Amino acid sequence: MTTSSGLDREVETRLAEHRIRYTSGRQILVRALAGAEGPLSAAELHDEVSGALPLSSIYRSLAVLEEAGVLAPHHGTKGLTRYELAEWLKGHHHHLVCIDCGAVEDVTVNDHHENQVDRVVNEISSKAAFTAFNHALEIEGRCARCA
Amino acid sequence: MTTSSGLDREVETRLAEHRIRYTSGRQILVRALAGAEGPLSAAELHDEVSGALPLSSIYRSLAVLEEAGVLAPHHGTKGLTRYELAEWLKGHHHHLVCIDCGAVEDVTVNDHHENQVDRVVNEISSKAAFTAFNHALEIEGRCARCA
DNA sequence: TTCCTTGCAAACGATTTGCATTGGA
DNA sequence: TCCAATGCAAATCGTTTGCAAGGAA
Repeated sequence: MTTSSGLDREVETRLAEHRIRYTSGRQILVRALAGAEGPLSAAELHDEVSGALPLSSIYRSLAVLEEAGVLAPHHGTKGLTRYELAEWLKGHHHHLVCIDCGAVEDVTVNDHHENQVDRVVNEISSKAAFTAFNHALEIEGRCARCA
Repeated sequence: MTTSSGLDREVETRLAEHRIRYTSGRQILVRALAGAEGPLSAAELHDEVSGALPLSSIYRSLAVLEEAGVLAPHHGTKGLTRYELAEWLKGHHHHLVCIDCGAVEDVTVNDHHENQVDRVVNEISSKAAFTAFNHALEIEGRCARCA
């Protein structure tokens, strides 16, 4: 296989550690997600790649990539699960979730504000019998298109 | 109908404004959710009330109660939608989401920390073409039972 | 009486899986 | 060669809906 970008190389390495092949179908999905504004569902990816991959293969690849820690799932409206690159690949961020169309947009905040969020998360998890691995501020509202 | 608690009275009033009846089935659901640690799915509620209500009625009541602003949905693992009392009934809070079993536990933080979160939310929504209505800090990790 | 609500069963849509085939190391 | 990966079709599972019966105002 020919790695064509730093992203591909990172993903390939991670998958190799799990003895999983970075096939062309999986590359297509990873690249589609790398170019997206936010998480995409299997159906949205199917459209995005113009049906180049059958839905069942998309579902299987998404599951494998999630298992390997390459993708992270986001559960949204109407029982749709959308996927995005894991944070070690795309950086820590938060979500703007449209209550009308369900679209999710990624946002980042400056370090100062992120530190404040971290402090709140630490306080919460230290008080609860709960081991925190990650967090995201989910902001619900109406996106520009649905306004 | 005999209102048996302040909660029932508040819900009944709200539903009356929408010309919706606060039937016994709906009372059962609202009370079950009032006594829960976090959001519950239709199936979980079905179990919780020992099948006293058929699933289809539970789904219909949940939809009606959400429409009336009595319940708020939470989208979780495996495409399950869980419901909880809306924030005007139970107060603002955040979520601890178990990545293993999918259970969601509610948590609250003190005013100081909540203000910090608010500031971050305001900064984000002011910079994005997005009208924020609500937010929740979703903390992913492993709950005590799954640890 | 008049609507709202309920229950059952059938329909739906997102996701999963069995199985035979293909393809990469 | 050998096993992972794929594609198709059928199966699953959460959820929704049509329709006739029940219940409250």
